[in-house]
Amino acid sequence: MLDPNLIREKPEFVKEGIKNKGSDPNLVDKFLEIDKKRRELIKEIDNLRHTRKELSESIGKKLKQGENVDDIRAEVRKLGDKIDQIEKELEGVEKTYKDILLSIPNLPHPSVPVGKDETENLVLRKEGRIREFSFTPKPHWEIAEELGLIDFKRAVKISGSRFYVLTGLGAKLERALISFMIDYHVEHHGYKEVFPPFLINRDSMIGTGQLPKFAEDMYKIEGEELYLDPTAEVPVTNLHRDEILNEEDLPIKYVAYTACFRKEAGAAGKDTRGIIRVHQFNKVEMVRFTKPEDSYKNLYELLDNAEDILRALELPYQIKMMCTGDLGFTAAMKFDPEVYMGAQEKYVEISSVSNFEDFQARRANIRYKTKDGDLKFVHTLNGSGLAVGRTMAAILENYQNEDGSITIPKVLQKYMGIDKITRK
RNA sequence: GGAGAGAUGGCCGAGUAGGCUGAAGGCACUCGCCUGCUAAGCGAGUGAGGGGCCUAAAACCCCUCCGCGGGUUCGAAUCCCGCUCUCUCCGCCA
Repeated sequence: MLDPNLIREKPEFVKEGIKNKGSDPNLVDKFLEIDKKRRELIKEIDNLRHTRKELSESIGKKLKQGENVDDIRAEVRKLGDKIDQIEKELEGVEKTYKDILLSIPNLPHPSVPVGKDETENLVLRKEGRIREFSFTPKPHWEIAEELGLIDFKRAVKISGSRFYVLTGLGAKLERALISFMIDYHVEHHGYKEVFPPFLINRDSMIGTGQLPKFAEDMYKIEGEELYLDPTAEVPVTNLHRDEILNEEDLPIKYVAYTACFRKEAGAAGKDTRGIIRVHQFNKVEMVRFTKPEDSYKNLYELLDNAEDILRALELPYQIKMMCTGDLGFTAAMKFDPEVYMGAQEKYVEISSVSNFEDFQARRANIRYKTKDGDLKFVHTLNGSGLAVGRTMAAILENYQNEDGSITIPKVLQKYMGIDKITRK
């Protein structure tokens, strides 16, 4: 949610930002119109209420003195009817006002390159060494089946397409990755570990911006106002919804593992093989609450934290900076680390690191008290560290050997208890 | 799932025969005073949201808020109805 005052005072500036994001700048005009109406009605109601209050009180006094109050009573009653009528009108206006405000995207940071879609994102840098194979490397889904790590067929039986079953050392590798990532962020980067619920209510979904606009992307529990967690960003950011934090506690840093559930509507035919695009996957997510003036410093730290995992696993990757058109609804700036898939010879998004500034904080009403006693909205940020399934896919493709075995990355060996996965 | 109790400000906690109660008291916090230091003590202050005024901020004025939503009434923290959540007991259960 944007600051309503900003829209009132700098409508052209806001329109420009919205346009660069690929949204309709007309929303600003619609907002200004309803905003004006809203304030007119509020003013009118406040005045009427004020009169009613005074008359009501005078009735009390007159009654005590034994005076007749029938006339005033009738008058106030009429006043009340009028207030009811305007209140009803205001109710409708407020709803529209809120709807528009919630559907306006966050503005891009001025330094974000303007671009229409993902084709105009910038590759900032490439890191790590891409391995040269002396044989033809196999895609991860082939290796996984050959080594008995993933069962695609049976997943279809129990759930459907875009699901997979991890088996044996595949399941263990997934668990090892989750533990390794969380431990690393806790021990080296100072995050506090959180294990939140996976079923999330509507207010929380609105707080982080998934609702009302993106309902079709999420799974909803039938007959209840509960949604399946699409990313730990939602439960973890909402940890502090409607709270006032202390300035000295900022920045607050959480790391959480959750399963993530997504409908992947509109992705038909995309990434149909393997475990790149599925309805359920595991992810370790980092979330930060910061003071406004520190949020960009925190964004770069967050990016570095995500990269640390890639470096520790010795996986080659590149960092993309998203252009305005690919920032998404909520972000002001966003970087996507992409891991290199050795067999498919392409980079695949494995993390996403964003600064939402005060956009989510306004929606979720997350504030902090400054030393001077002022209340201000915090800035919220998050970044995957990392998407677990895609990390496994990258390990399978980049660490495969000619005999069909997989070397376990050094940092995972103590979690796996072995240094290699071989064919039986 | 069944029975009962409750939901008030940052926290604790008063307040129901409806009328200056945004709300006593305490704690915490801030400022000042006092005091070898600390503790104690003394004095003052401290909710949020919205609207108006205004170039802007402060001040000031007004409205709303005692879990949420509705009703009764000239007037509701106080009365009535629905919902949500919390706690206790019972049942069930990983």
